[in-house]
Amino acid sequence: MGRAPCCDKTYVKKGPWSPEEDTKLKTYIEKHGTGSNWISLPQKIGLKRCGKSCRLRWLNYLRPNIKHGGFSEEEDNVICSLYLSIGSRWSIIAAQLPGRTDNDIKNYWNTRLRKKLTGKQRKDQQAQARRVSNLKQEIKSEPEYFAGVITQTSYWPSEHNNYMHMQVTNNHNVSNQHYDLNNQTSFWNLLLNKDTVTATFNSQVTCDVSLLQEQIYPITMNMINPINSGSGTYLPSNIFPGFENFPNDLSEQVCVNQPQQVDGSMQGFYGIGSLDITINNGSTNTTSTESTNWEDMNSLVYSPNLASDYEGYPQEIPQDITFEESRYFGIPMQ
DNA sequence: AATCAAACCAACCGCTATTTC
DNA sequence: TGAAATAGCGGTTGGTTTGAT
Repeated sequence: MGRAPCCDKTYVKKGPWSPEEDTKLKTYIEKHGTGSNWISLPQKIGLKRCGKSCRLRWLNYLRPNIKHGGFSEEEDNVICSLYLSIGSRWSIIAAQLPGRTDNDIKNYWNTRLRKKLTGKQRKDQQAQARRVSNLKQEIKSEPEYFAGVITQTSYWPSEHNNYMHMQVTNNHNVSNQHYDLNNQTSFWNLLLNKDTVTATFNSQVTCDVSLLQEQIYPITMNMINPINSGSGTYLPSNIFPGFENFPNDLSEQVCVNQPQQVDGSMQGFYGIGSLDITINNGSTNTTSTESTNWEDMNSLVYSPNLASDYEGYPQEIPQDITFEESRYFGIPMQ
């Protein structure tokens, strides 16, 4: 048997409140207070309303200092950041915005703010896709112009070609470096090569790898939990969980700074801070900076596999691990 | 001007938490 | 101590308004 209803639904009025009802309720509460009993209140003032309905009307509409509509930019920011950190806890969010009710904020979020943000994200992604497409087209149509000093591979990653070739400028010395993105250790080395300040893809598309390193390195370090057992120290079999599509994703990210939604734990890799891409197009340089957008923040907040909650399958650490590798893996050398 | 769809928002519903007896 | 009453919360509904065709 369920709970008894708070009032007899047959005799209560439903639907919008009339000005007369509002006046009755407001006048009574301002004079006597609610008496901490909403259920008996409508009877006292002769309203054919459910006590719950009276409470809601008072809290959301009639009580003093209630603001309606006209949310400021600052309020938008508060709502967004709190939603990202605590989710749809509307009453808590409302507590941070004097004069706003949870209902109002909930409606505002569901009808406008969410669309505003996702619309902006969609626009950003479309613009980014256009830039990628244009650049690819440009490379296709003028291959000789884009032909650079490094010629081993195509410029854009494919299923069969997940290498990153870089021309690295370091203290005026130019060297070519090659990273196999299918190989986790190789990728790891890319992240850890602190000498690599800028990398040039085919001498035309330059990106600041140091930013990538700064942003990804601390996260990946947290994700790797060497397992100590009686028989030795083990690494999870996959140091980058959910890594299956990563080489392609990363290459795209590095080349064009395209924040992407990928499965599970890889979400945390994208859109952290900003990454500058400089496209040197003959006489002009075009630099674009992408900052963290809302969806990326969201994926960061809820990223399920960051750090401690990742459980991988153990894999024995190779015996011939170098000192540098051991440092990267956080394993003390015997 | 009429129609339709989308957007908006007040109010409702059902559930859980807290208080009271 | 436990059941009932009440408060509070978040999701959903449905009526109204607005904008596009």
